[in-house]
Amino acid sequence: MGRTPCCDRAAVKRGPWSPEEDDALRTYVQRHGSGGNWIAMPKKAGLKRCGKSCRLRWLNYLRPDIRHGGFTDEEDAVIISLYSQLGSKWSLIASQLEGRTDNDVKNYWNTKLKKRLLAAAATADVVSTPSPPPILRLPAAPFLTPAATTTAHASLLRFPSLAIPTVKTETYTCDDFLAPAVLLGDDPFAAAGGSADAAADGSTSASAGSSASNWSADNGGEGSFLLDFCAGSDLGSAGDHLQLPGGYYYPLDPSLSLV
DNA sequence: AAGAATGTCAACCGCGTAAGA
DNA sequence: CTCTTACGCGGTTGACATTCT
Repeated sequence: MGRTPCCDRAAVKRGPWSPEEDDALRTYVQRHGSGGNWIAMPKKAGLKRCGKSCRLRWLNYLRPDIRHGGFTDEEDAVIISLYSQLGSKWSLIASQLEGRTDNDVKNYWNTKLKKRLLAAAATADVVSTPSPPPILRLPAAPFLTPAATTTAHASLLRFPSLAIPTVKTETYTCDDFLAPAVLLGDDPFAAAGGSADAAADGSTSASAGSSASNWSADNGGEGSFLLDFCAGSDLGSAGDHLQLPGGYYYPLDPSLSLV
């Protein structure tokens, strides 16, 4: 037994909107607003559309303050940074970017930004070790403290105070972390010498145990950091971020944090 | 030039939840 | 308090465009 549909699918038009429909919706909303009831609105506007469809069309396409495409480097950096902290909270991320919709940001991330990061990650060095898993070189994070990152956000975001969620967990992978690259400007990964965030194959993992002191790192040189999850010098940890020489990495999955 | 593969993005689906009856 | 309704969100789909072979 499925969920009751929000409208009679046989009675409503689906698929792409015609210019006439756009006009009807735009005119109605600009004159009357949605009336606080999207379900009833299509009928009032003379549209044979589901209310949900009307709402989506208005919010994602017809709204006058919408901007499509042409994401700037600054916006890229904000999206990357916020995704690293919030995960796929697209509406939240979009709310930080003037004129962007959650759908737009989501599509942009899934079709372009993510691929760009993964492609960059593929160029990252993978160093074999006698005993697997292999050790991945993470890119250098900008030399930013969390405080500096917050300051950076303040200059770019509409609502700068965003809490970084923290949930204790014991196992991490390279994929779980992303540097807060918000201040790099041109190319968020330029400072990584062409490499990008953690590799995406998920093959490298580490058990953090009960203390961040189990984490270790070596400086891989040339703008990269070699994370050695097995042994080595201790890392610093401030609960919500992993401190490496030269930068701070935040959990990519917001459900994770350092213990 | 044509077909296949891949990329892009608008639109849909269904779940979670807030609000009101 | 419970139930119903509508909204908002994130994930997914599918049509169209573009690039590749």
